[in-house]
Amino acid sequence: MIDIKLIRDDPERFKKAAKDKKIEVDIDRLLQVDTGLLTAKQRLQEIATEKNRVGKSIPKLTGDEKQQALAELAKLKAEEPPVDEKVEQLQPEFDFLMLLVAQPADDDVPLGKDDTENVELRREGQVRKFDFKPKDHVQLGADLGIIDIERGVRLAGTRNYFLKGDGARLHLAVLQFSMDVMLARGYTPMSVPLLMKDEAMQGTGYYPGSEEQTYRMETDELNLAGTAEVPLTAYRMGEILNEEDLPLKFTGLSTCFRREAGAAGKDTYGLYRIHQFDKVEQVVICKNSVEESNKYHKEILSNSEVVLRALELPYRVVVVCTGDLGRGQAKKYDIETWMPSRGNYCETHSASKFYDFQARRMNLRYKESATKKNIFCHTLNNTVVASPRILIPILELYQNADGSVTVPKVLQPYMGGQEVIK
RNA sequence: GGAGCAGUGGCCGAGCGGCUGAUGGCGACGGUUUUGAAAACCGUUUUACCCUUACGGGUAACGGGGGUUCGAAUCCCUCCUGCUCCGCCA
Repeated sequence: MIDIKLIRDDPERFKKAAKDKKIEVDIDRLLQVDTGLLTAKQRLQEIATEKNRVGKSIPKLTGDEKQQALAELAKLKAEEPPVDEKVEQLQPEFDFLMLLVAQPADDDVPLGKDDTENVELRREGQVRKFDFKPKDHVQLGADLGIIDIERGVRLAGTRNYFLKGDGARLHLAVLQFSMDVMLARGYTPMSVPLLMKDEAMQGTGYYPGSEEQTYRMETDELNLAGTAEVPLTAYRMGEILNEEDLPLKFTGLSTCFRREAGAAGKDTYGLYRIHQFDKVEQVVICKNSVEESNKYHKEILSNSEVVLRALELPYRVVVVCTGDLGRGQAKKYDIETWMPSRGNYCETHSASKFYDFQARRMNLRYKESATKKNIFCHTLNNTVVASPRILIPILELYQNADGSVTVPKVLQPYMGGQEVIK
């Protein structure tokens, strides 16, 4: 959410932000509603002031004076309904429009229409050249008996799968390893609820907008989170934190559920785009300062790079262009890891910086020691690792000519010292 | 799932129709005193929005929403949350 005062002061900035991000929002209408609402509320306030003044005198009055005061009160009361009605009509529209206003992208974010115009920052690691014909992860998974997509689909529908044996172990190993990396870096591990109320979805910015991507438990009015970002960021929703307690750094492992509506026919092959996966996520909640936000944006990006380097996977970092940014994101780095079967670097991580966009939506503040004022926090998040997507590059890049797969060195301790899957 | 009880400021806890944004205690902060600290004493201590250059003023909020009333923390309805007992089950 954006401070309405900023929108009043510079509407053009927010029209441009929406246009750059390809987001629909009627700023003119918002300001119109805002003015109407303000006028009505001021009138209501004047009436209330009068009512309070007259009402307070009632117990002291008797006879005619009292009757007169009561009559005056009745008159004031009669003025309220039309104004009230206006507020009741405009307030919901105002609230809804406010949820649609986009956070302007940072000035250094490249202008672009979609993910094809994201800008590569740098490449890390060497892309492996094979001296034999490599298999893709689906083939490897089937041949080694560690991935069973066929039965996953049979039992749960398209985009579902089973991992079994060493496949399941490798999956757990990479998650556990990533969690341990984050622990070593001072992040607090969290196990989180995944059925979230609408408020949490709205607070993090997923609602309104991503309802179609979300599995919803209609009987209970709860939503299956698509990422632990939701519970981790909303953890202290509505609270006023102590400045000394910031930054809050969380890491959480959770299953992630995504409907992938509108992606029909896209990335249907293999384990790339699936309805359910597990992910270690990182969230930082820090003070309201651009410098702090930028500092932690770099930090969460580098945390994930530590994981990828440890896994010895080649990747590149891209700056996401305006057209591919979400409503609340001021800037986003994606990490794309090399996937031989796709012949490309593909998104495995996404590091987002929100400033106070999410904090405003969920009323998450801290008390600034110096001024005693309550100030909205800044929030950021990034993937630490998402599996089984990360198993695609791991399996494909670590495969051997004989069809076996070497276990990455850092994961071997998590698999009881096992060095190879065969 | 059934029955009962309860939700007040950072915390504890009064109030049960107007003089209560709310007594008191604790905590926190500032001051006096002290070589320093403690203690004691004095003072301050919610939030949102609106008006105002400022000083300041106004409105709203006692779990959420609605109602009764000239007026509600206080009465009524409803929802939510917590606790206790019973049932059921990991």
